[in-house]
Amino acid sequence: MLKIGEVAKRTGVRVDTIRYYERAGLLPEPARRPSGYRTYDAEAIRRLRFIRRAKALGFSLAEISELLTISTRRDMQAVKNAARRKLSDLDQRIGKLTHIRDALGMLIEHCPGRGEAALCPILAALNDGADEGP
Amino acid sequence: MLKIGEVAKRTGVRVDTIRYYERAGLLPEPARRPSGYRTYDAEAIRRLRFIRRAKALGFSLAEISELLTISTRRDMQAVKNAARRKLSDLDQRIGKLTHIRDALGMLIEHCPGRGEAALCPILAALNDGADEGP
DNA sequence: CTTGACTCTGGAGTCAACTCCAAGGATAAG
DNA sequence: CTTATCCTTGGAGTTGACTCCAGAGTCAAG
Repeated sequence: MLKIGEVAKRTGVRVDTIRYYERAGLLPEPARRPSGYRTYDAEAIRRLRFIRRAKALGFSLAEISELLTISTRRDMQAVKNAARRKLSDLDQRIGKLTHIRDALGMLIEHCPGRGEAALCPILAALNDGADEGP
Repeated sequence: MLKIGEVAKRTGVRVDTIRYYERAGLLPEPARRPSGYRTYDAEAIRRLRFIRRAKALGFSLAEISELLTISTRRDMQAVKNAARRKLSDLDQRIGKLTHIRDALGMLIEHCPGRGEAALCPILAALNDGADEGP
């Protein structure tokens, strides 16, 4: 049985963050020593690593909470669906960023980087560019 | 000379947001009517549109503030450099998201979506996957 | 003149995901 | 035993970019 600091070291999740996850309902209330110190078992470590990896895959804490629930229900269909939703979410964000990136890249390519402000396509786009809305 | 609500309509920026930009230093203090109402001229409209477009290109308000300053200094080199920095910033974010996307895509591809939890590569990755750190 | 829509202010609330704090008690190493 | 390090709590602060509020004053149309 480990103290919170040791758990933090082993999982790479800070002490404060572990307590925060507990408050947020991502971790169950841990056992306590007579002194009040939290003690964690191997399952808690596993759960924290699960959270860390899911975060690395772009899931939010709310989504991770859901993932934890359905994974203990062993509902494979639901797990896969959640993953698919996240994938399309990622695709959308990437698409949007790429769109922006390309627009900006084009402007930079055509900017001489010196001389008259009027000749700078970057400023031109910002000042008179077309966009949606009024 | 326009009241703030009319400016909001013409620029697609909400009234509250316009006042917020003023507090944030992105817009100069506007002239006032005797009643205290803010009044805006064409320049203010231009500036708000500039802000909107820069936001659409992925600039933060802090960066936009900088852009506004250097663009009135007509320092083309600085404008281009800011744009370049933002481009590489965008490239990094896109690269990172794409990496995550591909990892998740791979897991989904190999997930049967039914049957034993042990056979689900998504859960496997979350429970035992390799990653950086402890 | 009345009514409804607009505007003013200062400040608080929102979101996510932490991060930090102070004051006090517990524990381990030497 | 002493000291250094750890742990506890409730709560507040952070970031960025808004968004909303109440209560009071202003304006335009009819």
